[in-house]
Amino acid sequence: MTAVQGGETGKHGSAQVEQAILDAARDLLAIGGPDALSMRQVADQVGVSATAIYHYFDGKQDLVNRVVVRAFERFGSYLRDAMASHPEGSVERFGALGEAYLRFALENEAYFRIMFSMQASDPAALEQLPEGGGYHLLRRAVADAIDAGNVRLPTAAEFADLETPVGCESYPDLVSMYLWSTVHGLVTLALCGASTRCHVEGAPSVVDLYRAITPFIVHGIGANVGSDGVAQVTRESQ
Amino acid sequence: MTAVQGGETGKHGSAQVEQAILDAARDLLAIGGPDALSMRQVADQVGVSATAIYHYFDGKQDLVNRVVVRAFERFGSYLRDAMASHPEGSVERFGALGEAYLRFALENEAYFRIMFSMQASDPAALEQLPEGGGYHLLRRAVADAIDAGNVRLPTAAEFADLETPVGCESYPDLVSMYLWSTVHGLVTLALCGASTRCHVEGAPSVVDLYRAITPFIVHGIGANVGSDGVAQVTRESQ
DNA sequence: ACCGTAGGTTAACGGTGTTAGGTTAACAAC
DNA sequence: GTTGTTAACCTAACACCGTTAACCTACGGT
Repeated sequence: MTAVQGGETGKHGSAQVEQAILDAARDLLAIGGPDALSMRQVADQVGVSATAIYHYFDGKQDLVNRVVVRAFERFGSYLRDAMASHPEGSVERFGALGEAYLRFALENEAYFRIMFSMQASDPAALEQLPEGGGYHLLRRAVADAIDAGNVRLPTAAEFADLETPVGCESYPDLVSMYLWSTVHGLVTLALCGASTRCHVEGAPSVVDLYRAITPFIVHGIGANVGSDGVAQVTRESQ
Repeated sequence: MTAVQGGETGKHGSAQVEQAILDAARDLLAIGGPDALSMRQVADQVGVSATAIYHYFDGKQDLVNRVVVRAFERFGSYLRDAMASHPEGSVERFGALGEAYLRFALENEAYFRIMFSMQASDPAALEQLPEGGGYHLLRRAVADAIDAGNVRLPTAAEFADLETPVGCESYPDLVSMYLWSTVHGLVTLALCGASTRCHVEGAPSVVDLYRAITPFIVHGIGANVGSDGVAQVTRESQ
């Protein structure tokens, strides 16, 4: 029972079966949600017995982890496309990244749910996500915008009264977390049905809601946006 | 199979057993997480057989719903305390509400997970939450702050280019969703381990991170905060 | 005395993840 | 050519799970 853990993936003879299992797991997840993903259902779809899966994966959690890694790869393509469609250092990139985030969540709902489910997913699996799971893309866009002077950060005085004061080198991470939190919160609230408690006239979609909230988000970072009708906003230096 | 649905809760004779079941479910959930909450475990803890639970609840989902309602009541007490500790119309209330939100999530993690899990929880159960699940508290605080002139909303021009333009009467809801999304996103990202990908020096706690991000959030709504060392920020009228 | 019903019980069904142990086919070594 | 090894499966089974069916018991009303 040495458990077939030779390090490299696909080392075992028929990597096709392994891929077929991952495909079946993805399909079941997308169609029926997390509850529909069972070892026996996956096995039935592939055409093997349930225990055969254990020759390729260390159990259901390992299978799910591998599906999550796949999901993050797909997720990354959404974000990269958004990045590529707007110039480096521009604030418009943030909006595009946010909309890509939303679009991925809505078009790949089951993926999104297991990617960011609050279940205690073993950190070991999450740490080796492809390129950090897209966070580095956001951080780069933020750092570029700061370098380009399109983001007016709060003065150091505003951070001075924190118990654990932060230095300027943390600003890109703080801004990234601010932006990430906002869009992530919006979409997770929508996916758990909580945002129905907010009654904006016309009962807008999540994307509409995001666009309506965008001015607040943009103002939060004192963004200096371009000349496409979006308000030009600066912050008083003091 | 009339199924004991006589309308009022607690109509059945021994309401103590019903409460004991809810207590046991809460405890199991808090200790072992969602997976530890099984009908048989609850029954064992109460000292009855598993099927006895079906005399008080319509199934596991109904039991979970009732636990969620209890959790939202507890949640509401956190928020009300935060509201009571700051004057009406003040912007400081937002920060206190946010910190109460965080504190509840961290001190009642299992509760928070099932309250806002992205699983498709039947909307019928969520609609009749106690007082809308706390959203009305946030909305009232926002509306008060707007009335008090402590929130400088974006100009109508900034909302004009939306596909579904919003009117002024939606501003309190928009601001509420903005604030809610930000803090909810931050805590959910923390609870799923995603925020470990953000590297701020000192590896601050979620609360530290929230406080560090607060300036961005506050600036987002052009808040006019008081004289306690927090930066005084206004937005240019144009 | 009778009936209905609240409040349980045990047994069972079909499902789940997982393990144990056996089987087959390929392949390498002597 | 036989042997040994191992990958790649299989079936059977275990211990759970939510849920249902059928049955029992005690009590309150007529």
